[in-house]
Amino acid sequence: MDADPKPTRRPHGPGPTAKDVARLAGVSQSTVSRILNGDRSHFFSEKTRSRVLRIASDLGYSPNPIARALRGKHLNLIGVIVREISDPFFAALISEITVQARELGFLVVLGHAHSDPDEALEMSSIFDTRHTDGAVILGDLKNDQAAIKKILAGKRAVVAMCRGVSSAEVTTINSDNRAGIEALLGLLLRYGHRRIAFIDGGWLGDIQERKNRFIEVLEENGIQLEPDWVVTEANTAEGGYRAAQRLLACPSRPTAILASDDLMAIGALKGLQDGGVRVPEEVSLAGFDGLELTRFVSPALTTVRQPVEEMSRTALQLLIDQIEGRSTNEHRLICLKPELISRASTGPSPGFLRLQC
Amino acid sequence: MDADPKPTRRPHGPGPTAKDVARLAGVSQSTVSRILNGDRSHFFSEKTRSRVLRIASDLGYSPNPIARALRGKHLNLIGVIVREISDPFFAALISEITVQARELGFLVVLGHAHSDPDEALEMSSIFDTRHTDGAVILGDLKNDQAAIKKILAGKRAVVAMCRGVSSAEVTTINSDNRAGIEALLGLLLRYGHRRIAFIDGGWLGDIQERKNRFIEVLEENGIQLEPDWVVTEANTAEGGYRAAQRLLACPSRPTAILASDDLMAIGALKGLQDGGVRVPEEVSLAGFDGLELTRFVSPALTTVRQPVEEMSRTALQLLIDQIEGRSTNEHRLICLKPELISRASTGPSPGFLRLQC
DNA sequence: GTGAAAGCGCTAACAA
DNA sequence: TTGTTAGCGCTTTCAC
Repeated sequence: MDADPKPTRRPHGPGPTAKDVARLAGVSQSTVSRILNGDRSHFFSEKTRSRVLRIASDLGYSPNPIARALRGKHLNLIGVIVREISDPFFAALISEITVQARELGFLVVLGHAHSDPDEALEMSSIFDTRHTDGAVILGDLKNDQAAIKKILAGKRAVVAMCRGVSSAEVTTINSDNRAGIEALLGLLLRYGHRRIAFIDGGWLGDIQERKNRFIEVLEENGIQLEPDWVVTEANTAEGGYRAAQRLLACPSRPTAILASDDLMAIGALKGLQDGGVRVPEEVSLAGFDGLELTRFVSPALTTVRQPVEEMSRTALQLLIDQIEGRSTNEHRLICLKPELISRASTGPSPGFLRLQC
Repeated sequence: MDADPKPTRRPHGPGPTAKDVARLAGVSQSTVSRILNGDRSHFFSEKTRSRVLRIASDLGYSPNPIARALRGKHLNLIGVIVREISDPFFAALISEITVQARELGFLVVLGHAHSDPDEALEMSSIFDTRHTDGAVILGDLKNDQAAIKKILAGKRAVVAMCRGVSSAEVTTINSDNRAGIEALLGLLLRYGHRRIAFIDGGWLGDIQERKNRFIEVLEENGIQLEPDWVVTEANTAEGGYRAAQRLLACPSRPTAILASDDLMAIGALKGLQDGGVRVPEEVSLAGFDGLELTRFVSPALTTVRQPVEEMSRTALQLLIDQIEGRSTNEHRLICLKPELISRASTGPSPGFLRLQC
């Protein structure tokens, strides 16, 4: 028991309560509550109304959200379990979600899963039923269906984001990873590339989705997949760097590299440059996500921008629908179109211009 | 009034309550509470104890944190108001704080201030006294002493981080910005640079601190400050880019540029390169913060690494001390030593090697 | 138009 | 060793 040294009369600080307002205004607590909540089913004399309002504001009174939540109202707290906050894409997404949530009157509780399903699970149990009104799962948890199921169990409202299509258990908002890859590969193909490598961050759902679509599109274009040219490393700049090194060590090199995300692409760019390879003259390189940062490496990275604002808006909308009991029970899978951003890191395949002339 | 369609018996979902456990175990609610809380001042027969424990676990019971908080216990919630989550340095810091807080049994509520003191203020009033046990203010709020004062008012426990020394109102944990600048400038001076520019992100406290120390150190070394070479832009990569452009437009150019943070340095690097300037052969460039990313631009950036783990640990320690009433009332100002990381973006000043030979 | 009172789920002082 | 009871601050039925 962590007994406080001085057990204050008011456990939660010196804030005025509805009772204080009531006493000073010479009305009952219920009147205060009703007036401050703008209860439309009751009417009050303008006199009481304004007095209560004035006294409340003089006192700096605001209802204790905890008591309110206990009473059955929403806490207006959304829990966001994020796979990895240090990933700039997630940072941007969180940023957007936080802002939008606040506009909708919700506070965001952030939980950092560190890519670890156990940690996410633990986090989730803290965010448990009664602590938050709903949860957003950002990124996936090693795609462990069991973990997801446990997390879902007992939650009133959940949406997931950026997990690929694999998760049918829960309403999910993704960017359209397949379309993104198609756009990127389309660009590379138009530049005459046929020897295209893919570097990816491993088990993550959306990453897998991108990789799968990459392989499909190559096939659809009658391009033989070179197994050595699909390399998996951690989805970090460091991972991208190592992936590039591995590609450079191949006996036969690709003329273009598609990275499963921008961070890896940034690392790969460095890896290529350290290996003495000129981008895009010798090797074209593209990423995925649309990080601001991709504009500031040299050469600027071609990428695909995930529609972060729209994704956030949709996710919150759907989540709040659930929280407020307005949603149907079916799990929806929403894919929002990303936008191709073609920049200096991609160019014609080395033999391509010659052929054209 | 947002009346729920079906006013369920249990406002907060189907979770079992202490009452349920008590009924099933045939004991009173207080017994349940005491046993589950490991109350040492009461003793129970092993029989009751184990039965209560078993039933509780069978039911999957866990105490409703909201009710508990209402009763006066801590909510174990820490509010973090962060100036800008999209800043990778803050992302890293938040990441660290979140992890450490969780280890200490605290959940983190994140509030995004978007560099705007008003927004921070609003955020803070949501994180109000009774909603969180304490708050961490990450980065500063336009150094608006009035805003800070308002935010502080009514908060039980607050620490601030990364605000420079300017804020005496509150216990603050910084990296030692002065020492960092000294290390960086020391390096540049040893490389023979005398024509050194500073680009900075404006009004932020820690940025100001770095800038001021920069100016002082130049003076201490008998170097005349060139006013054109101190340029202020937004503290983003974009801002750094523009700052570099402005420097390149100067009639007389510096041989080294110190950026107030890594993000600006990354932007500046791009700006220099776009301007046809070779780094570090023509101009040396260094940043501040120690972002992972600085390893992956070309050339890798010289920087100073803020001791993120230690800063987080200290801040949480001090905050929790306050929360648990263990702290003295004085406001402390703690500066933790950063670490110089010398990399390829800094080199000898253009004339320097010749002179040496 | 307004008030009294019950109760959300929990803890702790007081009783037994 | 265990139970009874009184709130924490709020909302909401029911009564006037």
